[in-house]
Amino acid sequence: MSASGDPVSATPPGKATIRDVARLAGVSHSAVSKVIRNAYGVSPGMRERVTAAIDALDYRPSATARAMRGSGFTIGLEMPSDSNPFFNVLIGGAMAALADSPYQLVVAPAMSADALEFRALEALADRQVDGLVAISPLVGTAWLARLSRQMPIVMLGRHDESAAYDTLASDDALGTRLVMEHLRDLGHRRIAHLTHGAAVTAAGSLTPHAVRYEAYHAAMAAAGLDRSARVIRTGANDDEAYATTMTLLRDARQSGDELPTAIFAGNDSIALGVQRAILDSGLTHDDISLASYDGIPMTAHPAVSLTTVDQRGHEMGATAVTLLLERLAGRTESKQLLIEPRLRVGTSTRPPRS
Amino acid sequence: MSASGDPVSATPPGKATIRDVARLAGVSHSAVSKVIRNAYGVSPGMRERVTAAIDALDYRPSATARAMRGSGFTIGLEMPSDSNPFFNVLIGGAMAALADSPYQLVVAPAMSADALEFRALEALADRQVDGLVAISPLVGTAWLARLSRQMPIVMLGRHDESAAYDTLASDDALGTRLVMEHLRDLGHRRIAHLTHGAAVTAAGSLTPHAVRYEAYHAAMAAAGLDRSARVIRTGANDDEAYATTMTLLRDARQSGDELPTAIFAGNDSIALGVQRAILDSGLTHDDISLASYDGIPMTAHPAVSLTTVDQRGHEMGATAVTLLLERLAGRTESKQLLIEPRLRVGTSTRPPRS
DNA sequence: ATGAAAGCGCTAACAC
DNA sequence: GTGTTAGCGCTTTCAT
Repeated sequence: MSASGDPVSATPPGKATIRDVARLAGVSHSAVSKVIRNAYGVSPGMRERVTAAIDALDYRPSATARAMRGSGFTIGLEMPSDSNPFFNVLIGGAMAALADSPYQLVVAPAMSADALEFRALEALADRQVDGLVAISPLVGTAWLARLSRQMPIVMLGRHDESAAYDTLASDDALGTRLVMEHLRDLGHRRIAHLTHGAAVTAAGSLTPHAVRYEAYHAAMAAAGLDRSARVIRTGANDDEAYATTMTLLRDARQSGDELPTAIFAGNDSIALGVQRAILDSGLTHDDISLASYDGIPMTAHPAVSLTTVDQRGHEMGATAVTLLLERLAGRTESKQLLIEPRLRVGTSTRPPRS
Repeated sequence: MSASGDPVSATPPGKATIRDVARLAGVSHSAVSKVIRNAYGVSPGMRERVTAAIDALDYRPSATARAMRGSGFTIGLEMPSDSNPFFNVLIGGAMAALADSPYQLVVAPAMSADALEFRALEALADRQVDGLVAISPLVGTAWLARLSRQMPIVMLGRHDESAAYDTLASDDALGTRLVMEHLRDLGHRRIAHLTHGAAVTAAGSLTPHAVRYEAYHAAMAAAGLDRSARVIRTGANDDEAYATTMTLLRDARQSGDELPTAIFAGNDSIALGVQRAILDSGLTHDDISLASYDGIPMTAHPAVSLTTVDQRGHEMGATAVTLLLERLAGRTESKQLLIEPRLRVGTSTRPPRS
């Protein structure tokens, strides 16, 4: 009939408090607390009456109140809000790992401006989450170390090492080597690297893009191609990558300069912008090969078919959560994990012309 | 040098409480409370000393504690976690609308199983968010009405009308009419509709997919094509749409039955799966035209170029938040808004063969 | 204008 | 095994 039915059978969260339950069950409110926490010292009889009262009243403990004293069973995930599909993959992995736990995942999207990067992290901390998974390449280690005194933290995509928090990253050096060798094997020599702004790739900053940047140079050097190395900077999303590439192509046309025969893009999001620009310019990957990093689902689309390094985001998200659960269960020494990436070859990389 | 620097200038949330601030400023803690709330009754002198103490201690009020008594300045956004990129667009809009407000957005991804759809909603309610924006087509209106007694709610993509909560949706009937007329004008007669399972399109359920489903039939009827109407069901993501389409194509090949000349997919995510299947089968859009709904960024990629109905997700996300802020500011009558969609024609729709 | 006191819904000692 | 009690860090009357 109309939508006023109740397709999903459940009752909405009520206003009942722990005391209401206690009253109905004829016990003290701390007894109820013990029951909902599965704490030690409750007789089967009491547990039963309390349980009955709980669902008679549709009682749900306030996560807010619990968080103030003990745990609110909440895990916070902070990530850029720039809609890079890779983050969706991460979320999927995190959700999967959390499915059978009592914890709830809440995601705080961060505005991408550098100075604002830590706001979402603070917001999550203010909300007393039990633990934090975060992607904040630019936030300082000292700041994180201090935050980690309040709650366990797992940082994604950082290659730094801290006793205070865990890190989990793709082996970006290896991944980059895989693409670069692939391009070299195809015969490319003028391989450009299109990446983010200098802030993100600063030497020693140990962000994924910084590591890829250095590995790119190392690979060029190893192949004796130092002289052909060329780094092009662009913004954070595919639209900016599109614009940057358009400019690159136009400039080359006007000046007659040689274009690179291959571009290694810092990530898939950038690469999709580059691909759009290449196609919109009437060129194909016979003119310019394109490879990148991440392995988002879209790269496997036959019309896109991007050669990319799959950094296995699903596993990464799941592992991050697992690390956090370990911490929550008592682990105190920090861990640094590296996930081995895999090259996935598509039709966007081909032998160079001539 | 090393990553231990502090590129982002800020101090991590400290452990200081409102009492610490009060002590340092030599005032009562309730005075501090008044200052941080901009409440009435604080002398300039006191405000100044308190403010000084606040940033001397790096004090940040606990959102958790605030939520228990007043407002925690948190807005909850519940959405499916099936990684449909359209939801990223929505988040972007919501973030933009919230940028200059004191509210923080937290997203709770919901597991897609029908019976689990309301879990994320409950989780957010348990966390005492100030208001809720949600995409839960299947949750009953009665359930929502009850939840709305605890906090204001804005439901996205629902065409039902409730005095309890606001609704905001694309004009799905209009959007569907736009695509169907486009296909008809191209000369198509055998137009199939590929959509979700029957639960989501049940008559009168007033979900976006139900409305599109009915508008599809209405359009076919209006064009005198009732006999050619054909609805194909598939799962929630592009992989399932891919598999469904592959089966469709194989069956047609084996049985010799006629394929539709055009497919109207329930959303872009489904459509991308269909497109993959078409291309992987060695067919093109000259064989089967393809149109869909949503207008996610990827559809504009030249190698994809999907004809789709742009439902303006960014505006939708922003408007949803605005509605919520209005509620938070005191509005009590409910509102129902419809956003006018726009057809965006790509190369995936062409005249039929023959 | 300021502060004392009550209490939000819980958890966790600690009594009994 | 069960209940009493004391907070967690705030907001919010209500005296002063």
